[in-house]
Amino acid sequence: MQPARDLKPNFSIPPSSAAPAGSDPYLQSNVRMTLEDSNLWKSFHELGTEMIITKPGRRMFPHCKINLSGLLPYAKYIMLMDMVPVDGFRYKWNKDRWEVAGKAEPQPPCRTYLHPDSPAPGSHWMKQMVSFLKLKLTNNTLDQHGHIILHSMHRYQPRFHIVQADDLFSVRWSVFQTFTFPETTFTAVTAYQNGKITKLKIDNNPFAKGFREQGTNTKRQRALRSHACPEKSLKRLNAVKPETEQRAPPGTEFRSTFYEGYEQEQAELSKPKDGESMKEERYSPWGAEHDPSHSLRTESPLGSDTREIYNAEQMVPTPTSYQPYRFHEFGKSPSPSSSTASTSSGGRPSFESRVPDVATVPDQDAKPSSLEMLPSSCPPSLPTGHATPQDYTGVLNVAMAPPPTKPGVIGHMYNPYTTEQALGQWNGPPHSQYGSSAYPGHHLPSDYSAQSMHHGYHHGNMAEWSQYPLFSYSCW
DNA sequence: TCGGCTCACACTTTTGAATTGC
DNA sequence: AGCAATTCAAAAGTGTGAGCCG
Repeated sequence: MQPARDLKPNFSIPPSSAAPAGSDPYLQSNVRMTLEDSNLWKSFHELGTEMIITKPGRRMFPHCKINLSGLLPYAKYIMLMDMVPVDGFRYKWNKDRWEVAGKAEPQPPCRTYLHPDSPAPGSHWMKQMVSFLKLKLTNNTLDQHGHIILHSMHRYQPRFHIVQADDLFSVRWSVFQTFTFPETTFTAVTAYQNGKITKLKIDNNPFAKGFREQGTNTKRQRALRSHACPEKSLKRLNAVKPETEQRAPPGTEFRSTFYEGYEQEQAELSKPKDGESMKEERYSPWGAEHDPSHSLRTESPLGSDTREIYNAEQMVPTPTSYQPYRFHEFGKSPSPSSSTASTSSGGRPSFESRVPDVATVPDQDAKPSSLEMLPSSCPPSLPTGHATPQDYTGVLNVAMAPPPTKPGVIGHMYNPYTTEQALGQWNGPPHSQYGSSAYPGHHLPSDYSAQSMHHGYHHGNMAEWSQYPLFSYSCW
């Protein structure tokens, strides 16, 4: 376990932009997030975490579970989670390590998972662990169930967003605080590549108990079993079909959708790992990570054409005040003086967010200060002139998990925000009709586009617009 | 030919409705 | 009648590996 001081945010806030303590309680924030099962995550990370993605959707394992502190007990918060590409490459498993196989595929529509408890007061979030158990990953770009869409053989990192907002309607004017944990980085796969990961999963996932004893579930043995009990297999066969037929038709679930910008976070995520980390992970299967020719990404994985495809979907006015935070690679780069990171009592990595002087309703005029702090936030290793570390673009949809008391997709309808509410408020024009004029009043609290502009990257001639609207549309 | 993906399978845990006891 | 605890069947979540596909 790394000492607390080894953890630090990559994204520091210049003192000049920090709100004077006590000046405005609403803006004060000392939010701290810790990752549960951190050791388990690290175990996986050392081997090169793989997450199975399937068409119908697959849960993550390990699950994302976090602890929160520092929230205002009576203020309401919304908890979001999404996935961002770690880099711009597609990978392949070669013998015992991951290797770069080429450029990443164009990003699928990007969705954000909304924690079903949202919105809830800070006391609620702090009183117990916040689990994202129900989140599902899919490789089906046409997915209608609100799962988070990923590409197989690509690397991703989960992000957690805390938004102080009384309801979903207020999100777009609220302060986002984003947290990431490097050890949660994973490669999306449709079938396990690394046998060690398979074993680790089987050892730790109760659902995989049946596979713990090697060879207990081979095709041959299963055939023998079904031979011994053919009626059981038949019953199974009959039971499965109706289930698929009963699948709720598209449109019966709650799903709100919005776009968001990613440039800034991508700049953070795409930072090359420092040399120390490579030493520490010399047994890591992340082969590409260790290849100097691959460790620094110098161009976007997405061609401008691809970006424009996503850009065309929707745009929002440039926001200013979104402050993403993330850990450095855990166990590295001690920086006690500047660090706000700490380790919780359980030795878990945690990160204390310091919200700077962030306007609740970001002002366009705030752009310059926001831009100014970017260079100092970037580690020296970040390539200079890195105009678009990763021009990750996408559509950010909110997928609401069903509440605990209601099963399956129908559960979406029991969310505190009904379909009508959500759609009525958040839905933009149909997918094909997105245009800048649709969201004239957006003040998305995001620095994504700020960074985008800082780097001189404009989506075509849309300099004043981010292509990532918040809560823009629904796709079901 | 090969790498990646899909699917059905057996097994396990989780969920929630029904039942029971107080 | 109301509530909590218990039971149990159904649903959901696992990795596997053959077969399919490009």
